[in-house]
Amino acid sequence: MLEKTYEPANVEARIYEQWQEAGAFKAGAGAKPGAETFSIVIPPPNVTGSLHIGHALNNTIQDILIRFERMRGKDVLWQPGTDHAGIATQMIVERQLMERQQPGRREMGREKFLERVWEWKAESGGTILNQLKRLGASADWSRERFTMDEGLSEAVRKVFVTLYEKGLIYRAKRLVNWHPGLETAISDLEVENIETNGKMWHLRYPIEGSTETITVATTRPETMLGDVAVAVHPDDERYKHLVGKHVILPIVGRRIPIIGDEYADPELGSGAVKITPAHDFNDFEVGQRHNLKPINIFTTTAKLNNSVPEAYRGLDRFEARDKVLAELEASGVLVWVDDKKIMVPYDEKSKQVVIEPFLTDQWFVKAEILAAPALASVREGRTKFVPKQYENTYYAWMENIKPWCISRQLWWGHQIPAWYGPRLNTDPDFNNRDAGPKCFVADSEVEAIAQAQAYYGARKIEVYSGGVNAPDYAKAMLSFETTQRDRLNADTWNMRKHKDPFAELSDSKVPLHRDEDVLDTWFSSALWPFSTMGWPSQTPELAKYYPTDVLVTGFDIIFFWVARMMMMGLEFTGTEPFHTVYMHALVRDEKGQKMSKTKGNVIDPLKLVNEYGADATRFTLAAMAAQGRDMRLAISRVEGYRNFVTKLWNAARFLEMNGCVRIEGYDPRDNKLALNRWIVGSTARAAAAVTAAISDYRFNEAANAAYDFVWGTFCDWYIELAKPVFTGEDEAAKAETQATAAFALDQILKLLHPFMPFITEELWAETGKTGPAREKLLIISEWPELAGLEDPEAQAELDWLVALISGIRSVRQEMNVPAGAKVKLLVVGAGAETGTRLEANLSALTRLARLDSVDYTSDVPRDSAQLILGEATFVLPLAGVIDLDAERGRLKRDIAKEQSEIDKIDKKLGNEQFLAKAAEEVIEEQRTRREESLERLKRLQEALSRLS
RNA sequence: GGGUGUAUAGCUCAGCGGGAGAGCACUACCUUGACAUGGUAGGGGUCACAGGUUCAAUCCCUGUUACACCCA
Repeated sequence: MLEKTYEPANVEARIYEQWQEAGAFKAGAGAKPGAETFSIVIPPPNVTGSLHIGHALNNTIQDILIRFERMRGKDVLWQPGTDHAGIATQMIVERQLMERQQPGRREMGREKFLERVWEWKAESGGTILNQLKRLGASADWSRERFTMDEGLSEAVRKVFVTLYEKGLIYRAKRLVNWHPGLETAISDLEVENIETNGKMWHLRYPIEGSTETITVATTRPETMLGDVAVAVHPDDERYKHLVGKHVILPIVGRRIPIIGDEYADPELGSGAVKITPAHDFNDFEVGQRHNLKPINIFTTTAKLNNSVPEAYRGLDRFEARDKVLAELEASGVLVWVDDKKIMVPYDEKSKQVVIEPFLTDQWFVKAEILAAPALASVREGRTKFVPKQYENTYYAWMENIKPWCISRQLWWGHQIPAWYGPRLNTDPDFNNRDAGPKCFVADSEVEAIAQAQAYYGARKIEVYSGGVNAPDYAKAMLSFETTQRDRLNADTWNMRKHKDPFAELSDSKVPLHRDEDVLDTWFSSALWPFSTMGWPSQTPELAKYYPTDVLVTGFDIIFFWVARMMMMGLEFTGTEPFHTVYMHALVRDEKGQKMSKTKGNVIDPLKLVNEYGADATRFTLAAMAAQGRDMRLAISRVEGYRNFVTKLWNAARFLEMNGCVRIEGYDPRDNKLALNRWIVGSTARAAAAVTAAISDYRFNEAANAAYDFVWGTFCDWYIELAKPVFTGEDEAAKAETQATAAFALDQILKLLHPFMPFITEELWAETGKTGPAREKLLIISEWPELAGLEDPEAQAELDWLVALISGIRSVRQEMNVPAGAKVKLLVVGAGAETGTRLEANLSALTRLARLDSVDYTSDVPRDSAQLILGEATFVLPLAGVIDLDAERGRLKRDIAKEQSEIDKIDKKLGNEQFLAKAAEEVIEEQRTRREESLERLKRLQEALSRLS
């Protein structure tokens, strides 16, 4: 016999093990022959991360879809894996080194450091996937992938090389968002602009050869050390005469021009702006238009470099600000200060570090070209977003997409497959200062050397793996220079010019070094739907499961990830990677705040699983997953669904105790009893509702439909009504009810399985111990197909019975009849149908309404409570118990209610417009309702008159 | 500044052009042979505000307010 309560902790691990042993998660498990496929790729979590509530929601939804489609007989693949998460992972390991007071990554060197990261990955990489297993995720773990696996890395290199060859990836010196803490470039998306209380400082610059001054306003006074111009609007009458003159930059003493440029807004501040092209995105463009050379005043850690006066060198940017202001104030340059709300760019992860626009060489993707087909896909409906409103978000971003900076000055990630060498003096770009070194982009070093060989002719080539900092590299470079009249002009090159004759070349080796940088993590994530299936090889999995069906994700990574998968998928496979993008809500805390580690308001899903079980946790998330709305997670909901799990358990326990065993060859169509015909029909309706809702990604409706049916119908009414049958004498009725109950429970287990996989599988096994042997585990059994089993006649009868019992109970409570007391029931004015129904359901009625007799009468005793149902009046003679005033009050209240209902309907039916314009069935419905109300009103008035 | 979303019971949230719902909380009663993680009955809402469309608006439209988020 089943235990009294279900203990998830004792069951979940065992069940999960069973599924795995049975190979139930494997791609194609349980599929019907020739079935259509259904595939989902997991949004790969950070390999060293741990499960948060968003993951729990995300994966619960995927698992619901996967289990549902698997049971529907499709050939299902849920592709799992993890992401190397470049910045996050590298930061964790660096922090570890610091905490343990071990040498930092630069002291360790790249190779040693990467070893450490791999060690850390090996150590903690399984954590999050194990946590997903605790939740019940039925992914095909045998196909687990990692973005830095050899196969996926090959895909990354292939994509990089191909895009480079097509001119869609390029290297350029541009202003990028620079993280001075991590000393790397980051993408626009990784910057969060936060409104801050700042100041606007007004600086008065002296004009050369004049007593005039020009006042500029700035929120970042320290950058004035890098000013190269002052701009005014060309049409600004105040300043027209100054354009072409020069300003002597205070502190620095540099002579800089006053230029006319429309960027200067006459309405804003003084109308004149300082131009610092190396440290402001707008200024950079102004600088380019006017051919001004940017002056970079910062180091990679945002300290002042050697381009500023000596007193400022080595200062942090914020220290420098104070010092600059002090000096400007002392010299009278600082005129006044305003308070101003300003947008400060912060690192979007930590929100601690101020991001600096910084001029560096980086790799970029021409996203604007890749975006065009990806936009068309959504516009033309080949990929749909659910909810649809996210399509607008997608359009807005994609239409204004900027070049994607993909290089990161990190070590953990896919190293960029580009090798650099010196330019030959025969190279057309030999004298182009901006061209940088000669670049060879290739799948492998061997291939890069082959390309280099073609370029350098017969000269020997040597690759230096430590990049420009390798010990022998500078020497080799110098040696090459001595044999080649060369000019190596990139800033990082930093090599001396040498003018030796070209003839001696044959003896020296050409030094090559590989790009030290790695790719943005999202570059490899963008390939995930096809790289995990073996691309660029044309594997059978790729042919079968790609494109995938649904992508389930949060809207916060629609740009980071979804858009980029669309672009890469279309570019490299010619097809959309998925036809539907389901965007689930953000899980917030009870105050509606976004959960984050730094805020410390995180709800740990594993704690929920431990305390309430995986099934309750999953069911809660599903039940709250309404489309287009964030969810505030309340623990009380989890508790409620834990109770639901217990309820289901006990229902099964009750059936077990009452011999409800599945019968070989049972056909629900043969049922005689209305009770059984009704529950089968209700099950069919519930199954249809759940199926429709999941198919439509309305997970909350699916969960609620199942919940209402199981608790509100099956447990509250079917089981209660079946009790008298089980204890009764009618063996045939008992047998039919037992078989039907077992059948209905089977359907319930199936319907609930996608939401609550553990308890349903456990009960499937328990109920499989009697009756015909189970052929397979529930996870791979067939989804209910019960269309056509609905039974309106039985439905009407049971609706009537339920109303009668509820009515009697209500009267009893209101009249304060003790719960244990049994009362007589008299029936007045019953027609034939009521008679038949009463006859058929006598024992159930007697038991559930706690009656001791049911009799027909025409004489209603005084001191009775009366209940109207259909044409009949049901009378409870309660002499001595009843409070007549209370009963009269009750009837009057009901009469008033009916009267107001009738009045409302009469108003409508009396309205010619309504009769003319409303739909026929609406009018008919109003008439019917009026009839019914009138009938009830009449009976109620009769009932009232009997009391006076 | 531009955009999107939300506003329904004390709380967390569904729903919907024609009769206001769930869970939790609350009140009363009930150790009824599955379940007190339960049962029965109940109280509780001008469906944010103001206009409009409609025979009919909590629902559609417009505006306002508040909150949340996205983009600049």
